[in-house]
Amino acid sequence: MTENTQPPASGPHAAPADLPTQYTPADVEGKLYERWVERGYFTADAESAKDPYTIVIPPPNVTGSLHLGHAFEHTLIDALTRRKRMQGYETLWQPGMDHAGIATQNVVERELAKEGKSRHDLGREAFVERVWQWKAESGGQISGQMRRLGDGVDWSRERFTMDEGLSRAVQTIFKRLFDDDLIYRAERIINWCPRCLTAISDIEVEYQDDEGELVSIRYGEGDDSLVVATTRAETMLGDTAVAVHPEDERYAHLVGRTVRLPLTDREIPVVADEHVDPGFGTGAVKVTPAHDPNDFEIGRRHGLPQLTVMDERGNITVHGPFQGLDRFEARSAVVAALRAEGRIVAEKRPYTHAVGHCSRCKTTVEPRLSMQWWVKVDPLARAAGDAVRDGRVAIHPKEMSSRYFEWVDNLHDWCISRQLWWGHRIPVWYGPDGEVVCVGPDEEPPAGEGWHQDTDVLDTWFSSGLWPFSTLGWPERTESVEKFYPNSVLVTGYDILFFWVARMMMFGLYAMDGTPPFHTIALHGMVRDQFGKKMSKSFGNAVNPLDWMDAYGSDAVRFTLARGANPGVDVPIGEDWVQASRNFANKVWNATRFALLNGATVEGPLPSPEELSATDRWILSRLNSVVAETDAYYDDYQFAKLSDALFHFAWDEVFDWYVELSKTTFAAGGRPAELSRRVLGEVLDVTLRLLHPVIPFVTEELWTTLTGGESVVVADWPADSGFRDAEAEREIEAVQRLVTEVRRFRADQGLQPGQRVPATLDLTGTGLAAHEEAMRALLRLQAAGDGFTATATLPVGGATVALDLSGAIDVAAERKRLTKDLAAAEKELAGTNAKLGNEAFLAKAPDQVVDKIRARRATAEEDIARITAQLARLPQTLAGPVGGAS
RNA sequence: GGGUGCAUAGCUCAGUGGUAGAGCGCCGCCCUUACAAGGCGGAUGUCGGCGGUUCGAACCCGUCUGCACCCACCA
Repeated sequence: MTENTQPPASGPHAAPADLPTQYTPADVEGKLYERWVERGYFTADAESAKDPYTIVIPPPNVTGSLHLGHAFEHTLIDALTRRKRMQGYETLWQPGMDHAGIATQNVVERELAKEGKSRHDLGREAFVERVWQWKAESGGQISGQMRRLGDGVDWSRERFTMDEGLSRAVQTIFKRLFDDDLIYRAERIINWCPRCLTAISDIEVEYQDDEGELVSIRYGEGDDSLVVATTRAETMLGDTAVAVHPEDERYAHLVGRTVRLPLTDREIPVVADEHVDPGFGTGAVKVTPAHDPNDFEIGRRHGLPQLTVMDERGNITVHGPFQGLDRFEARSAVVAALRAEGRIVAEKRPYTHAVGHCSRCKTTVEPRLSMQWWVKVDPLARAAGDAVRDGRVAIHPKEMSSRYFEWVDNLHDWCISRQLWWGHRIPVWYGPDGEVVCVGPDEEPPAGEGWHQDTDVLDTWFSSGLWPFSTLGWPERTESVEKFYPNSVLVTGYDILFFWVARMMMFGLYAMDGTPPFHTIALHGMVRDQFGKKMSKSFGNAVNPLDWMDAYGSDAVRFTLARGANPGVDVPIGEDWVQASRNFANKVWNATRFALLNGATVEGPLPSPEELSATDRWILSRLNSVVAETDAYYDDYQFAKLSDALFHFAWDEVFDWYVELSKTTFAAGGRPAELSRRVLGEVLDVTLRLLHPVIPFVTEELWTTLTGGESVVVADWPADSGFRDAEAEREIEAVQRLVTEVRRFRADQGLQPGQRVPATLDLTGTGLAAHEEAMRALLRLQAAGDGFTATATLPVGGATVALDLSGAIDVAAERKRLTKDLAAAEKELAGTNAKLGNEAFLAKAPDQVVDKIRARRATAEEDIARITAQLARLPQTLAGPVGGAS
């Protein structure tokens, strides 16, 4: 007998008895992963004749480590690619990382700050060198986590968005866009982060409701005054006009004249502009062209001066009492000064309004007039929208398409320059006489006195937008580009639909002659805690996936994540659920252990159905159904459904019913046992292969042991043989119903599960005679007795199976239960009768439905007859209870 | 301000017109020789409220309430 103390099995064809009774993930995971990598299973060959299947990793930030959300995403991608690999595709699961410009720079700057230094102390070159150093130190963390998770990526192709090849891609696309007039430089209002000291794009701004103070200020004097309202009083220092609506009669007399701007000696014009809503507030708006995007536009329309009153850190620069104050200090100071002058007409506090914050550091964004580089997105975004509209790219789940369209159809030009040091430097050189030259990747930058390169770098998403092809070697026409572009599917979270997905669409279509970067966008949700709350470090509910992998194994973590993955929907996950998955992995382990102990085999051809028992035919029929079902779910990215289907098939049908029913066969030996051993081997072989993409480790360990095969990683994906046996399925369902019914009866009677009960089992006419031995074993029935007979009507040939459980009857309990069942059956009969008596129903309901109702009525009638008969017999069998009944 | 989605068992969620489901949790009995990380049995829901369509509604329509998320230049 095997004891828990046995060492774990290793390698193919381990003696079955060597398998310990519990699965220990740590014993196999690392070993197996290294074996897979060494054997090159994950290496994608661009010269292969096989059809390609490609998924690129959504590149994690090089600064970070993987959180549960990554583990989730990787599980899905890994499952998809593992299945395709088994299906015979040349599969590329492309790994890599993103340089994450602003995020990484911030991290390294924080490191420097600990040493009391700023990046300026190092200078640009040394700072960038320092970031590379940081990357070298922390980048390995992510790949380590990916290995633990089992990600079947092609490590030989690992890329980083700052790699030389990828820099060439960036320069190439920049040059093309520049030459096509799709990149331009312009001075505009941009979102400026006064802490990061860089421009950020619209989507890097997060709006939150902040409490502010809305003050109303009187500009001008007497009859010629008007009142404007603002939450940013300090910007009034930069006002260069007041705007009113052209048809607003209240202010008609002022348009074209000027009013004096309080706290200054400036007179500013009153202009009429359609943008102003006369119904809002006083209908008069202060105009600060250099510090507000709307005002900027108004200023442009009216030729107003743009007066910048703040520096890059948000400090007031205009001479006077406010000079040097930061914007928030200035705000109070300005209000105080205005109040002193009697200019404050009204205050509303608190006043809640949406305020933009830097998505990286949460600092309040300051709109700022600034010279930046822009991508003219109009033609690109239209193409990106059309590719989805005309079906060349499918978004899954399709409800998410509306979000995508909402964005690509209303896109503003994209500000791509960042005042950072870490990133792809803008490949533009400026000459001494104002020349502007965009330098392509193979071109020499202009040399000579007075030439210098633009100091800005590109938005991170500029390079990650090229990821589906830059990783393959583009702009060279490499074999990999030919083979693996377009990618097959993009698997990513809905949260970066705009940041990343839309950019890849725009760049892919533009760079690759109208070929979209992927055929399908499969969007998943966000991982949440067990109560559906967002995971965050500050809230304290964030989980390090490594902790759970250590405790329960990678398979358990993966299975839990896959099981929660309904398309586009957030995934709650708790430790309890990981335990449940661990239990499942252990169950798979033990079921295989049972099979090996009983000589299950995959040798030789599968016996033909004519030779097989109904039990064997049933499980093979079910197996093939599940293969088909799994395929359908995979093709629809229904990870939760496929995991659940496999879970229930494996545990309930194979590991419980089939294994239990087989025990009798194995015990009896002979030809039937031989056949069943082959069937059990087949069922486990296929089930392990079906499970492998989701739980790769335990399935590999077991499959190689069971089959002696090289590796399930490169085994064939199961195919539906088409074998179905409805008759056998009905027969086994009947057995299950009977067994369940009698078990329930036993439990109700207080009989202990292990207690052998004298009983007769009359299966005459049921067609279930072949299962008598198995049922006796499952039901712990002994030789015949006499006395009370409990019966259950089976849907097989309408015959009755009679069970004799003499001496084991608690009459009161049984009467109570039978009475309850009778009431239920009578209710069912009444319900079905009502329905079948309803002419409208009969006229309109489909035949299938009517037949179903008829069948239900028939069953109810049979139940009533049976229960009535049982109740009638009950009082005569007043034998005392035996075994635990009270 | 606009948009989208969600409200189903104690918790987290499946279920797109025909007898209400899963996992976890809960109750009871069992170490039945693959597995106690297990086995068997059981309880639990006016499917958010109100109307409507339909022979029939968790599901379709309207409406109300409560959440969530996304987008947005009303000072």
